[in-house]
Amino acid sequence: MPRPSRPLLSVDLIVDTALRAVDTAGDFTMPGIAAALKVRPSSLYNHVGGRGEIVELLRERAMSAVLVEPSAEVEWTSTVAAIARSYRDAYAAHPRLIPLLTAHTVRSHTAVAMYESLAHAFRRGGMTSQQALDAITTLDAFVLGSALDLAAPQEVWSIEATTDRDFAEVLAHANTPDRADRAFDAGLGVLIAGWSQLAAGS
Amino acid sequence: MPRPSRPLLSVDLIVDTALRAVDTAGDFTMPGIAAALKVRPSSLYNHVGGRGEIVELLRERAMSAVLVEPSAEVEWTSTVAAIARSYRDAYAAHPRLIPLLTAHTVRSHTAVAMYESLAHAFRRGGMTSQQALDAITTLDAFVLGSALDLAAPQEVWSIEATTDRDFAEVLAHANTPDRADRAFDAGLGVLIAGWSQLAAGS
DNA sequence: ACCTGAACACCGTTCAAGT
DNA sequence: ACCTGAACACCGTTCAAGT
Repeated sequence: MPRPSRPLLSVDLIVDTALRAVDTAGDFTMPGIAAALKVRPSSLYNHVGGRGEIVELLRERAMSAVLVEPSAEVEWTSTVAAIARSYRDAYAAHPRLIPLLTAHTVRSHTAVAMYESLAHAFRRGGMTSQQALDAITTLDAFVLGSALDLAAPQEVWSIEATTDRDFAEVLAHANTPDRADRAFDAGLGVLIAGWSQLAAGS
Repeated sequence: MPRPSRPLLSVDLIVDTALRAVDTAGDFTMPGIAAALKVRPSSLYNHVGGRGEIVELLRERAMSAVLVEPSAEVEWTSTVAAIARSYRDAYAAHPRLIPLLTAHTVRSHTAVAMYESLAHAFRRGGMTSQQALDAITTLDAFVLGSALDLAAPQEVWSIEATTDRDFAEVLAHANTPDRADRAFDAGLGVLIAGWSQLAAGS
């Protein structure tokens, strides 16, 4: 049955299906998407350029959840914190997607808007433009690294792995379900404290 | 010519070849390694369990370059900074390897030694064991995220991408060759300043 | 113990053929 | 415009056969 009166596929449908596969299985394949949509693999190429394009669409899909409010009213550190959390939550919603995205850099409209907003906040805090660039880069690395942590298996560290007393005591805190969330909040707090100090002292 | 008197292959040889392929092409394949070693793909399976095992061996190879000196003499912040730089440099030596490693977590001997050393340093600085865990997790995320930045293409940001004046000014600093290095040093400095404050205030 | 050769299931992608 | 079916080059892996 070639060419039905109403199209069976759409870009959104394909991306939906790919994202569902990534969330449940950690990866997606063209035949897999086709099967889920009851279609032949070659049909997909009428709507997307190929596997790489689907990955980019998945990246945009994830990034589109980032909220970038240009609230100039509040303290600049609050703006930075809010963006960082939203950015991180967008990734956290699809942890298994992240390893697929690490080959390329972010380039979406949302990403640009986010960086602009961060630039404003850091400049408002008194940073030089060089310092603001470094801060944005650091925040980006921290968020991406933290998100990758979410994709890691549950029990990251077993206490038996070490004979070191200090480290064993540290590890006692490591296997709680909110480990990654706690660590992210703590790390963000440290960064913002450091940036405040930097901005104030320059 | 089956079974030569002296083996043609070894685990080290296979890992060497895989790493060279990753460094030059960004990825490796079993047939590719086999061809480079003038051997049939199936021969590789006499020495390694499969592709996944080679990835793990590559991870160990990269991590083994991390220097973890247990210098209890110097300031704890110096210890942390030294480990972080060494950890990051180990990744930076093979930037294209990093995307291949992000699917799993670190689990090598060197990694454990490194985490132990960090645990000591943070505890020595006066952190609680919970704070030390959070600090280690943050450092890990920051280093991994920064390393991924190295794998990104050269011109990450073009100024034409934005109409925002603040962001454009910030981007003016973005396309220097040492961008990633500068940003890493700056970020590490901010983290250590924040941790010092945290440790002192508790 | 270690390499070969044939085989398998799977992948991404192309393209002529159909309506 | 959009789906099918056949085809291609490629991948990772297994395994009996050889020495």
